[in-house]
Amino acid sequence: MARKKVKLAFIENATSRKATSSKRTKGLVKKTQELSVLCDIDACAIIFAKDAQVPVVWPSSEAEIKRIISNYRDNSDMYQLQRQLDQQSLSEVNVIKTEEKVERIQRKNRDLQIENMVTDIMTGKSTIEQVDPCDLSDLILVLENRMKSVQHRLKVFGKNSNPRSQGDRTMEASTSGANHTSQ
Amino acid sequence: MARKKVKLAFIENATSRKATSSKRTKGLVKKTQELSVLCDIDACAIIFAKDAQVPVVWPSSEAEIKRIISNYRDNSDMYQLQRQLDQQSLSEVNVIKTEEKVERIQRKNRDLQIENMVTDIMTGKSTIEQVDPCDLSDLILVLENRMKSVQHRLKVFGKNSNPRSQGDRTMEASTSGANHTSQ
DNA sequence: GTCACTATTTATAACTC
DNA sequence: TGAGTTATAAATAGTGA
Repeated sequence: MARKKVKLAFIENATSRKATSSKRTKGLVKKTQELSVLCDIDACAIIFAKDAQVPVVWPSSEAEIKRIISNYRDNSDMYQLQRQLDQQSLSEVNVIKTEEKVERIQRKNRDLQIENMVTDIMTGKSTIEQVDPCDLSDLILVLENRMKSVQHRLKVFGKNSNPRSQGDRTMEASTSGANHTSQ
Repeated sequence: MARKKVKLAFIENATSRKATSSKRTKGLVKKTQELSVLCDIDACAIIFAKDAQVPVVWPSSEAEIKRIISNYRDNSDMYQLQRQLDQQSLSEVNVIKTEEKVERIQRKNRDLQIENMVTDIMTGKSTIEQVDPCDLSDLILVLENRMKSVQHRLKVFGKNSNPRSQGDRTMEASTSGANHTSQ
């Protein structure tokens, strides 16, 4: 933005590209920070230069950025729904189609919810006791199927792996137990 | 940045805060876009105004932003290590302490890796056959413990829940099965 | 709330060391 | 490389319709 108007296209010259990248990255981070402070907004920037070892991120606190990202991820489906609805009404498609779409998306959301609960329980993040009673029967159904499948896979794998049948890769499974926390 | 220099602090006046937020959000997105185009850099911005229904994000493509975020998340541990090492060398702490720290972090990373594998297997995202042979014995150890714990919790819960013992909330578990995909 | 307007502040491209 | 300088482009705070 100075000395000359720059047109919005990849800067071929590596030197000036580097300079621009460095200056603008700094500027972008500053702007992100300012917006966040001035308006008390959750904002994050992730800038991932191809040759850099480390992405420039803001906020610099790992915890804070994870909170913002997971916030984004958790609600992403909802926003997708909202966006699709907006598009629907803009293009004035009839109401029935919209309702069908909502139903489909809600169904998908429901499945994802159960999916997440199952994951949380199977990984110990939450216990069955914490689950809303309404979700219990669905949950236990999925959970039991999941358990069966894992048990089956464990059993099958136990049979196959005894005579070392892992293709052509060298196996060190039997000796790696000793140093399993110090690799 | 105009008419008057603004100081970097929360804008108390709601009206002007809204105006600033809207203008600067637009600006920030534009800058993110420009940096990305000019220097061919992966950059993303997530701006999450508290009263907004939808976060402003760039790039607008869901797939693209997920790629950048997961890129960040996947390598986040490594960067943390790197950053801590940088700090170490800056503050000129002795080499032994640094090595100890690296070892601790590697140990932690190893545990997290196994943890992730277990989650993937228990949720069906990957199969035991896909796991690197070196990781197998550690993995199976953790996996079996996890299975036992879930089985135990399922059993205990089965006993407790038969006579409806979920506190004072109304339970509809037994009837919710019929509509479990259309909530 | 949202568009223009515009006086200023800020960001930064080109340059130098 | 990186840090500083400067002229100019861009962003935007305050304002009014």
